[in-house]
Amino acid sequence: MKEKKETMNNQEQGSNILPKHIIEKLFPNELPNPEELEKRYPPRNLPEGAMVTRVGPSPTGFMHIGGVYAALISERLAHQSNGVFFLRIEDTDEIRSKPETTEVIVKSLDLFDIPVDEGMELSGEEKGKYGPYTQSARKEIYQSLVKSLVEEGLAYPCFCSSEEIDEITGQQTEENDEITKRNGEKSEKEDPEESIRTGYYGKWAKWRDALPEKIEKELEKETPFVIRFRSTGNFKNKVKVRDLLKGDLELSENDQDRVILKSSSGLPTYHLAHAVDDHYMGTTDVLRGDEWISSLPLHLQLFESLGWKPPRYGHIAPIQKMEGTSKRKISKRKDPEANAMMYEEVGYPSEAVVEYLLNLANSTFENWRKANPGKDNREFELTLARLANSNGPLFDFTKLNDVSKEIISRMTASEIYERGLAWAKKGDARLAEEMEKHPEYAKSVLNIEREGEARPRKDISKWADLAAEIGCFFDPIFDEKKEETEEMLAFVSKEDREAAVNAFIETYDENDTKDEWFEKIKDIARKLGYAEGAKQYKLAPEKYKGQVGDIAKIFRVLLTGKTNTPDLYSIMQVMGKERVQKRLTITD
RNA sequence: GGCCCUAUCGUCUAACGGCUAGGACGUAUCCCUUUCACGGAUAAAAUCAGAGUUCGAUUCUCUGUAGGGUCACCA
Repeated sequence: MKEKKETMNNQEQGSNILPKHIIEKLFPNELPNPEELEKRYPPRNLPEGAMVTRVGPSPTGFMHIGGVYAALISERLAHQSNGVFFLRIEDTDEIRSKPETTEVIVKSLDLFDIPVDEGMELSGEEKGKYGPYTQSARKEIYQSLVKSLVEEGLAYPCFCSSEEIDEITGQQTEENDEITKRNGEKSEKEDPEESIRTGYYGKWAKWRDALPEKIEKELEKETPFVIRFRSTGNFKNKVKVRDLLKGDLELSENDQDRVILKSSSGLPTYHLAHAVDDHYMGTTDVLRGDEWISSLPLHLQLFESLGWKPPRYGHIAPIQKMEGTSKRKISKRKDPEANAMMYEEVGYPSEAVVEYLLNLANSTFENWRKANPGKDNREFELTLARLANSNGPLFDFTKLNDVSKEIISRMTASEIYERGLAWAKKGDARLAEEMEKHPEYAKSVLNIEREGEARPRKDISKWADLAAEIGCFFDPIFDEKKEETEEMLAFVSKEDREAAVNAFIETYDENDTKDEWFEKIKDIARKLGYAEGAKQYKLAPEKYKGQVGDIAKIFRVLLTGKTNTPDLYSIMQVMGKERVQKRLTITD
């Protein structure tokens, strides 16, 4: 609490200070003193330029994808600079917080591979020297600082009930309506009257200058009270702040006497908790959603009143989505994609989501990725300068799918098997069962046109796609949808179809090379009056019933129940002769 | 409504005040091909509007317009 600025003259300040016995009644519990706290949380010993960043989600059910985005950015910036990234659970809202959902937050960070240096771990234990990292466990710390603010006349108790606050707001609105009306009647030459803002400030702040006796009376009645910050700001004055992302900002000073300590729980509001925690925890850079910009003046005031140097701030534009014709922030209540865990549920590999988010943060990421296909995305250097250009991007699933396809296409068949199976166990029990029963077969299926291929297939964007891609290889799943094949085969006559199948079965040899195999197909095509290539057919379509592709399609549909599949030859190789024969003949 | 932020193809974005405004996703067409993908090629597609500064403005300034944020004992 050194270097406090003397913003008021002595006389004024004198009248603001409450008698000691009242302050003791306000804070009856024993509290640590600020000097002790400074010693308990010494400055961090870090190299020059190291950033200490944090993420502070509240445990209210699930982790928001925007929270993951901010966490990812914060974590990368900290670790790129040899700094520290920590997790703080912001559970000061006793009504909405559900302590058990802290686990969801920890799991979400873990899922997206965002390592936390300090704070809650998967085990449920906290690590780090600047804890506790859960705000509800730091109650005394906040109270201690609020108490010292009161001692210095920088904060005061307020006994207004919420009804009284509503009343004040109502009155302000009413008066303001009248002003608007009067202004409307004025000619253009006359100066309009100033409008009245709602809120607890200036003359509306009932308890700001209450006499000690009055306060004592309420205390005797045990009326619930909050502690409010005594703002010395003037709304007409501007504060200049340099934001890491938005650049120079000019904001009106805060003149509201905001609540810093709540009545029922004795816990602080976000504003106070932010200042206290980020001071003691040594945060150097606060990266948070840009919805906080408007409370920045308050936060700066708080830091000043506490005699502390504020951190640097970077306000991140939120990820948005389109609703009808308007953009809006992705909402926890309305949008399933807000839930960070949803991406795992539908089977996006977590690194796909991470890379998608990295690309939103720094659009140069995709160029880097293209130039460094195999590298770990941690080697990409995230910059604030690039992030500053991002302005509330719309979440684009199509793009996410593309990023994800690319990533999955680089995986080995075994990796896809392992991860796909892990997903299927929760998301597609039938597929999981088959995959587990036939692991080697499943892997060979997944390996079609994959490993060793210069350009592996890119047909899986999420594990939920797996069923459609490989389900048909497993007999029980295939058998279920066999009826649909008739329709797909309508393009060819029954006679040709039977002739083709019979001819094929007669000559099929598993040991044929692809060329040999294809020669036989062409042969069948020719004998049935089909062109042996698409080109010949195109040149003189009237001479043929169709082309070799049509013959292949017969087999394709009979074997897989689908018209679009990977290479037919490979499919047959993987399925094995017995299964091929069975599926081709059994149709009648 | 007050205050604040923002504005380039449908989407994400690139462009010391200076080449024909570039790339990616998506879309369309073509090539490759036993289907579908993959890959390759091509195309359509944008500087919100109006003033000003300037030899020259997507870039700087102003005004308007539009979108977003915020105005809690929620974070």
